[in-house]
Amino acid sequence: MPNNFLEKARELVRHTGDRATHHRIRTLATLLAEQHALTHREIEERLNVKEQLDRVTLYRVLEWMSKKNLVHKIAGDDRVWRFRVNTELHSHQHAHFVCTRCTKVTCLADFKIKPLPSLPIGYLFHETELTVKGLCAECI
Amino acid sequence: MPNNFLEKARELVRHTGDRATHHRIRTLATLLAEQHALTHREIEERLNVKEQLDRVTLYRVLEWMSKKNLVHKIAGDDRVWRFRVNTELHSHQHAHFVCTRCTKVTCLADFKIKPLPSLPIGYLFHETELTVKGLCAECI
DNA sequence: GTAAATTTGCAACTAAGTTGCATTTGAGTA
DNA sequence: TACTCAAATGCAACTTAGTTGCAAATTTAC
Repeated sequence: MPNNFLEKARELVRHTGDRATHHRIRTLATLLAEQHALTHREIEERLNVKEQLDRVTLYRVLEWMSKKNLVHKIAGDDRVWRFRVNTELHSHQHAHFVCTRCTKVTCLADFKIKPLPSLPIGYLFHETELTVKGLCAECI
Repeated sequence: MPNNFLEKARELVRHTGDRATHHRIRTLATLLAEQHALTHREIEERLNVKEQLDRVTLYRVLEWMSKKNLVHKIAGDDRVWRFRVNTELHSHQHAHFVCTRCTKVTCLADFKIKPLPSLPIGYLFHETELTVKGLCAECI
C-alpha cells in the first residue's frame, strides 16, 4: 500500500468531521488503491494481512463511509454488497458493469437515458441505476 | 384465485415438457395473478393459506420456473430475489421500478439506450438492466 | 396397475449481515 | 502531558435468505 493512498484516505476521513480512526483510514486507503468494487470479504482479506480487524467493525466502517458519501454500495445478483470509492460526484444516473463469469464489478461513466421508460401514473422518479452485464477482458 | 389463472398456469407448465405438478401449477397461478414482483416469502404466504407447501420446495419450483423462462428473477438492495411472470419475450434491455419506501418492484416497458456507456477495452456486452428508483403511488 | 425417474419434505447447513453490550480509543480541554 | 467522555471497537450471539443430502411420495409412460 503506497503511502499516498494512506495520506489521501486520512485527509478524506478527517474532512468528514467524524473521528479519524485507524480502521477507517486503512479501509478507505484499501478502496482508493482498487480499480474495482470490492466485497466486505475481499476488503477483509486485504486488510488482515498485517493487522487484524473485526468483521463487524468493517461492516460498520463501510456503512459509515457510505453514509458519508466516501464510497457507494452496489447490490449484486449474489446477494453481496460491493464497495467502491466515490471518485467524483456521482450523478443520479449511475452505471456499473458486472462480469457474469467472475462477478467483478467496474464503474462506468455516467449516462443519460432519454426518454426514461414511462412510469405508472402517480409514481415519482428519483434516480436510475444501469447494470451492464457481460464478460470482462480476463474472462473472455 | 380465479380458475382461469390455474388453467393458464397448467397449460404453461405442461408446455415445458417437464412434470406438471400441483405445486408448480399453484405457484405459477399465484404469480400470474400478480401485478408486481413477489419475494419467496410473499409467495409462500399466499400459497399457504389453504394448503401447506415446504419452503425448500418453493425455492426449487421458483428456480425451475426461472430456468424454463416462465418467470424472471430480480435482485434487490435488500438481498432478496423477487419473481415476476414473463408476460412477453423480454428483450436484452429490461427495466424495473423499485419503490424505495415499500420496496415493491414493478416491471417497466423495455427500452433502448443509445449509445451504451462505453466499456473498457476487451469487455464484451451481453445485456443491460435498468433500475429506476423512486416512490410508488401508494407511498407518496 | 406397475415401474422408474422426478419431485417433494425434512433436517441440517452456509454465509452475509445485524444487534447488544462491555471495553478501548480519539481528540478536545485543563 | 494527563483527563474526560462520547464515539468506535471487539466479541458473542443472533437473523434471515438461500442451499444440500437423502429418504419418501408423486407423476407419467407403459
